[in-house]
Amino acid sequence: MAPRQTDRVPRTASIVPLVRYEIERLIGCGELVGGARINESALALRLGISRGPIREACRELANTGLLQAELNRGFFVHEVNTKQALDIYDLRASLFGMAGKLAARVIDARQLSALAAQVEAMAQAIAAHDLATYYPLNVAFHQSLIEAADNYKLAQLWPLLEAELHLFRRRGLVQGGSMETSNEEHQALWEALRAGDDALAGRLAERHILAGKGRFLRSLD
Amino acid sequence: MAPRQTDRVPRTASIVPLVRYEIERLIGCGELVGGARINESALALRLGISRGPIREACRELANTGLLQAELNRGFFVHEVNTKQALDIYDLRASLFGMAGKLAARVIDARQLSALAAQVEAMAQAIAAHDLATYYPLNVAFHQSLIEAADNYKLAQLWPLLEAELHLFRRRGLVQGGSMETSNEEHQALWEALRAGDDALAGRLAERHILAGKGRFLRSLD
DNA sequence: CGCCAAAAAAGTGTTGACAGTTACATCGAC
DNA sequence: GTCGATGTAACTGTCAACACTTTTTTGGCG
Repeated sequence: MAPRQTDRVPRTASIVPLVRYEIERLIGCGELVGGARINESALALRLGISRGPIREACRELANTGLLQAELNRGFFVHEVNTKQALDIYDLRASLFGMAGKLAARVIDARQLSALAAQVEAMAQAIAAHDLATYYPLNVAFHQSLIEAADNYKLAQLWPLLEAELHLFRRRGLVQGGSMETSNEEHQALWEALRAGDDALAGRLAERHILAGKGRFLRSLD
Repeated sequence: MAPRQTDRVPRTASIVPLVRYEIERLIGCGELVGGARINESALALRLGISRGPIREACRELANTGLLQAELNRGFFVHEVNTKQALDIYDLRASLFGMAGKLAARVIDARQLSALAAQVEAMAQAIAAHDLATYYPLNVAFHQSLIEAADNYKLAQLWPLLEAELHLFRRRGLVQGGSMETSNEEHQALWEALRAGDDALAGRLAERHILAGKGRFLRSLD
């Protein structure tokens, strides 16, 4: 069961990113839930490595907000409460609005058609009621717009916010009914981008996330 | 010269944050400049500790953007080029605008008077042409407004952006002449906050940072 | 049976050492 | 003198072990 790597490969890659990815996966798939402690020794044994790289990976994850460090007690999966989730929504709204505004000024034809393809793919997923396909497409669309804004720090922070919010969302926050509305917003945003209307694109992008926040709020009841 | 700590204290604190702070200090005071490599062994010897905690601190700093990791070559002080500095200014403008908007809705009397005191202290520093006093007050004022916005993630990210921008600013970017203008903007922002005018406060806050970006741009010539 | 103290177990924080890689210096050929 | 190869030193990536702390278990007492 434990995939030990006994063979010592020449050092072409560090194992720290692998550990980091593994912990993110464990959180993503629900094997590690909010509040759970990371057992360094057990994880090291399971991955067939020592504790050093695990601790380094945990430090990174603690810094991004996925884990929290407690002295002499180790690293715990960060529990995101409702207030914090709403905080992150607000932040994402502000950043996505900024991305929309900036992207409208500098986006090129290739990026525009890539976005259009993603909107179209989402429309097909909606028609097929295929949420499993829709969800990653939705994430990718947002990511593409962020990258189109050509702000390195924004592109660096966005995925971290997504990951932390993911800790809360866990399951089924994207209701079936909201997908159509959401993709209509994508379409409108795309048209503002194509028109180069930065003020409109910024407004639409921000509202799009705030609409998501609204859906999130209603889903809490 | 090297402040070795030979006495073994009971474990009431981890040394990782201390190392992190030390590296930040070395960068801040210019002993480590952009592009420089962190010599783990030398730093360990100098601080009287082993390399483990140093590596963990570096991982954190790499994640915040102050350092960059290169396989088999270690950690390097991130060199922030002009484009990236401008990116960070844009991001700060967006976030500070958001902070102004949110703070105007929820700020209380105590926080308002604290901000007023900071504006007043800055005015005195300006009158005395005391840049060494003005600069930290300015940073603290921004920090206070961020905290008044009551968004935990925003409060978490803001100092990281400040630190990374600091890598570029290094010395003397706040020209003497701009302090008055800047503090007038603080004053106007404060009045919008007191009036509870969230839209105005948001606009003024964003413009304040963008004005800083403008001064930064002009100082490059 | 419940409760508290002491002992044992589990787990983190840190260290020093080893293996592999990169950077530097030395030496010879042209 | 310059260029390239070779050997050496310096340094990173990882590991295994130790010291200390926290948690759990055990055992005794009321």
